[in-house]
Amino acid sequence: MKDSFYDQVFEIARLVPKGRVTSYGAIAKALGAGGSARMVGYAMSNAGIAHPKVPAHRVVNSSGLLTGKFHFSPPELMQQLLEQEGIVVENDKIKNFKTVFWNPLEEL
DNA sequence: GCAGTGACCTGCA
DNA sequence: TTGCAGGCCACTG
Repeated sequence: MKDSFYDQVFEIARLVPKGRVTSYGAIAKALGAGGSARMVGYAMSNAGIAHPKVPAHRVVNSSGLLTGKFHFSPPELMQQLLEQEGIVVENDKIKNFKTVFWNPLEEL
């Protein structure tokens, strides 16, 4: 399962610097998937069993909303990790999302 | 091999 | 401006 689409998504997610976040659509475009952002989210479902572990908490939707926070255990862990990295989270969504947003296309 | 599912995004009313 | 619906691709049963 190393050359799978999952590994590609994990690779981008792991490239996200500390204190920064990215969106599913951005990763999808970085992989050339385009509008297949759903696949990115689906791949993240395996982030919990991925090794090394993937900072899925740095990946949010295009609105900066922590949509996948309920997939964490506990769900509040996602916000905790984001705040721990200096990211401001308000109402399960990133406050200065555009400020902490990290574009993989610019790094790649 | 077929069908369903999924942590989304974009467009239109 | 807000809300709803459709579409996209890959993996599992």
